[in-house]
Amino acid sequence: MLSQSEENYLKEIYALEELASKEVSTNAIAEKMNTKASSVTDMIQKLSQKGLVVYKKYQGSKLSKKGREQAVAIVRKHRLWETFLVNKLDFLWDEVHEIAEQLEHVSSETLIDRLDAYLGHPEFDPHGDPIPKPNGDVVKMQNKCLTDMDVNHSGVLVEVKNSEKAFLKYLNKRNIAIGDHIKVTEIESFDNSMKIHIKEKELVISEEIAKNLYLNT
Amino acid sequence: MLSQSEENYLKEIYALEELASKEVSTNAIAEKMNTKASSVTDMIQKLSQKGLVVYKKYQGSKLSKKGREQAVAIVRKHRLWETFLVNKLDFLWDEVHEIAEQLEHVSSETLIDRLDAYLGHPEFDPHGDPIPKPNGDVVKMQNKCLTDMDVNHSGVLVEVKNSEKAFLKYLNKRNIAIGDHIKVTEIESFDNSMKIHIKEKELVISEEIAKNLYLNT
DNA sequence: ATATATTTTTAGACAAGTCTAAAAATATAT
DNA sequence: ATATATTTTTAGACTTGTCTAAAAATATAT
Ligand SMILES: [Mn+2]
Ligand SMILES: [Mn+2]
Ligand SMILES: [Mn+2]
Ligand SMILES: [Mn+2]
Repeated sequence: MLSQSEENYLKEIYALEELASKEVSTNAIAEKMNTKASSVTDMIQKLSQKGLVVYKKYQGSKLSKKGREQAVAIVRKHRLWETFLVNKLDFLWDEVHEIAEQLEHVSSETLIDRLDAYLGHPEFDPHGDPIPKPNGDVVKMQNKCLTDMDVNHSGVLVEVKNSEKAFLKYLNKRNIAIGDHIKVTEIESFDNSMKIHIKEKELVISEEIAKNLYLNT
Repeated sequence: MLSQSEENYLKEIYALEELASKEVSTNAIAEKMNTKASSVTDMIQKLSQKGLVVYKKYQGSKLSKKGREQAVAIVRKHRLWETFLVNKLDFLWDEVHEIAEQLEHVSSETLIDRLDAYLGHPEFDPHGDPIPKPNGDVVKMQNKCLTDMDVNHSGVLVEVKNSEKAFLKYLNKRNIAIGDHIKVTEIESFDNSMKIHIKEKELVISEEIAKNLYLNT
């Protein structure tokens, strides 16, 4: 039985590993979890003790097989609950993260399997992230980041790498949503901002925004 | 913001008050919560400090207005989640208590209001217990306990006062369920066991069982 | 190669929630 | 009314998860 805190650590380490695919630094974890590095060291040592994390002093940490399994299970729960909130309870995609942050810790295999069935075994959550299968398989997304695209190339927005409320609200305001067809029409080399064609309109977005948008091209 | 533990204490004190309608003893709380009396004293003092419980040393505790409001809100969440699990996810009534015990601590007003609407504003949970309204109103049940009924009297089973798995499983096995029409056909004065007519059959139940069954007569 | 800056770990403290053992208050029985 | 039993509280300890401040290791720059 893992504590809520342990679960949150595993989940964030998993997320960081997905990004960088190498050992994650103590500071990186601390930043993600809004704690101090010293707290992270304490927790990492405990998780290492429990065989969930592979840790060598000063060398960063990575999940063990067991730790990764646990992490994926939590991610599965998180994304299924988000899907439930949006598909069944009519929440907007920018309103569900914090609630799912709590729901993901409810422990009951049966519950999550039933929820999965009730939702019709969805493949992606409201932010376009793949929902892990019960056996731990996760569809490997290899979508193209908007910043890596050239002028006149286009694709469908399938994934949003930032689930912060402020960011999602920005997208809502600009009327940018998962499923939209986006075409790059201009790139400003000075600040890497870009002009895109979306829903019959032209929009200018900063590099900071583009970094978080992934397209299926 | 209340901790999970504080919420559980408030809820159990509320339940005990409903039964006895007077101050609840430290030992009674300890028994219900599966803790030691000393732990209860510690927590009671904290809750009293926070103005949620009215406490005088050695004289037992009762909920303050504020404490009762909190308790009812938690009960509302518990019973709505139980209803969701049974009505939407096809759980049996004896499988939902432990899961609701966790879900009740998820904090989001919006979530619970949406869930309520999604379920069609149910009045009773799967065990026949009334679901408190958002404003804190709770339908006062005054059903008759089976042990208070005379031979040849009958009614509809509307409430079950014990949510332990073992007890509910017993009822499942005997095919006794909320909504069943029950008639007392014989009372054995020696041990207060009774013979009842239910679903075209005769059944003998002990006083211990009868104590937990409430009928609308 | 050395000095400086950055990252990470350790040491020591604290709050929450629990426990055991002992003391204090209250209830019960003779 | 006193002795005995029961209930409740206190004292002190332990675990979990966090923090600050200081020490140790590693990285970077000259
Ligand atoms: Mn979480
Ligand atoms: Mn998501
Ligand atoms: Mn609970
Ligand atoms: Mn119930």
